[in-house]
Amino acid sequence: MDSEMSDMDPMPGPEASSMEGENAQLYCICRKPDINCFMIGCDNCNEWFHGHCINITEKMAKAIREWYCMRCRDRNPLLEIKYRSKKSREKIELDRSDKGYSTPSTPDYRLDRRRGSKVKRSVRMCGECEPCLRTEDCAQCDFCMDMKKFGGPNKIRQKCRFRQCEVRARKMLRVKEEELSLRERRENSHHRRRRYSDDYDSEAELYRQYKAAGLDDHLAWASDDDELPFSPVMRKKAIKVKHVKRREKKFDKKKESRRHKQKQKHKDRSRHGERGYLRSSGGLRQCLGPNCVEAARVESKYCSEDCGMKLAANRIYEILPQRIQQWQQSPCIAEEQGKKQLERIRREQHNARMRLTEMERRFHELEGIIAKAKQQAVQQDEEVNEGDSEDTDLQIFCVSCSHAVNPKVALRHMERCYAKYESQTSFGSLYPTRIEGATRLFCDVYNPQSKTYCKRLQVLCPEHSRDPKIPVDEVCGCPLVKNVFELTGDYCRVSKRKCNKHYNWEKLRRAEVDLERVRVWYKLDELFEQERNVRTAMTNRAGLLALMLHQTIQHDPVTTDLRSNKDR
DNA sequence: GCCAACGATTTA
DNA sequence: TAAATCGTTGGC
Repeated sequence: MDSEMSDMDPMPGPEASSMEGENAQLYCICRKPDINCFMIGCDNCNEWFHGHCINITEKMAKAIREWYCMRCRDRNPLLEIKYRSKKSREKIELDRSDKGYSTPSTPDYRLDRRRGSKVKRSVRMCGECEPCLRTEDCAQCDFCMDMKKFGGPNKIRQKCRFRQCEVRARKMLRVKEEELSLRERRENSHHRRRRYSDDYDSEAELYRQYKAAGLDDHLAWASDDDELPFSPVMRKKAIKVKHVKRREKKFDKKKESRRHKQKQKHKDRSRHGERGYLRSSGGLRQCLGPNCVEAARVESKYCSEDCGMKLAANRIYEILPQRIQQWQQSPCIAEEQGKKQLERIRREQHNARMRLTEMERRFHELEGIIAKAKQQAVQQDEEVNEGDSEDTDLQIFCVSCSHAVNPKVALRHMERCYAKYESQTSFGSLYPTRIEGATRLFCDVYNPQSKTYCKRLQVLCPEHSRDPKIPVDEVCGCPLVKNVFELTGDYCRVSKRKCNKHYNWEKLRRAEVDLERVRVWYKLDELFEQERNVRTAMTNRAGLLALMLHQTIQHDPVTTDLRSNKDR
């Protein structure tokens, strides 16, 4: 074992090799930086040794639980190499004696974890530095955010940046040294000299700054112009400082343009540079309300609803006038179509109103005719003779009850039959009819059981209005016509009770007029609805919301605007 | 040379 | 067997 030690004298303590860069670590008794071979670490001084330098194979190391280098064992005789079991120890002893070695040794770094050591070691972990000793992920860095346990996609698959070994992890995986030193400087300015991993929160904060400064494009906020400790420019500068001696002249245009692109990117994203700084400098974010210096509430950008409303109002004042101007300057096809529709609707409304007036006139005219007809005297003889001359053997069937009836009384029978069945059903709505200026249109009798208003025409409602009892001397009075439509000026003067030709003629005429009035009212209602829709559409088109949310951009000024088409 | 992505390997 | 993480690769 002395032979081992003889070479180890210049050893412990990390040294830098000039061969592989200034920071390359030297190991083992041979003081070489090579780590691409089997190595074993001392559980006391944590120095690493090449297996071939101290004659320990990987196989032998598997049986060792704790291993100490010769130097440590010399200094502290209490340190003793411990093995997993007697058998394996014997085996190792045998192996070693076969090869002429006197002392067993060597835990593989891979075995380190298996044998329960608290300090992990590997090619990428020295097991000594702060990051190696760290057991918890920061949950803030990009590597953590990538992890499934933090809800990430598991694409990067790298260890937390704050757990990347200071010595052996690849530099690109660590938190940048420059940033750490900058952070220290920052802490010094606050008279709070603490070691970089003294507390977990400060690391999280550090990383937030690190990200906010642009290392993570997705969350970049800070402006390039801000002199933040980790702004993208500073970061680039920091990286360059390391190589500046060697490559100052090599600085090519490509990198310059790349840097420029990044700068532009950040400028676009960080109009509120100061706010970004505030945001990145701590867990609290500043309220975005105008002139507000309070901290924003959790899960909100504002300290209060008031601030949010103020900002929204400011936006409206800023954007709306411009949009209104734009709107007024550009023609709008939909607007013109809307105007045309409105014109058409107005025309139709006018026509409907004219028709309604006409029907009202006819309504009163009819009432006048009926009143005049009632004044006629009954002519007894003619009526009897006319009735007797008809064929009494003919029979027709009632459309309601299917009974065979004499044609003379068929109209009367069917009318009564229909009234009987019709009055057994109701035809109502929850609301009474409210038509201004309309007289005697709907029945509108309230039914307390069904809580509805009857919607039959009043003149045709057998349910709520019974035909009045006809006096014996009442004349039929139906106006007589020739060629179907031409009024003769005469009236049927047969007794009303006996006239089968004009049974209930007043009722039918009234119903005819009322039905037409109802149709016109429906038409007017439909036109009102159409007008309302068109007006709503036109109002919304140039409304606050539409103007704020939509904007037509003419990307190509050369192309003719479709709206200026000749057809218009 | 940096970095994202991903296969491969180790570990719990 | 899933999670952790290391090494390699290809694009930029």
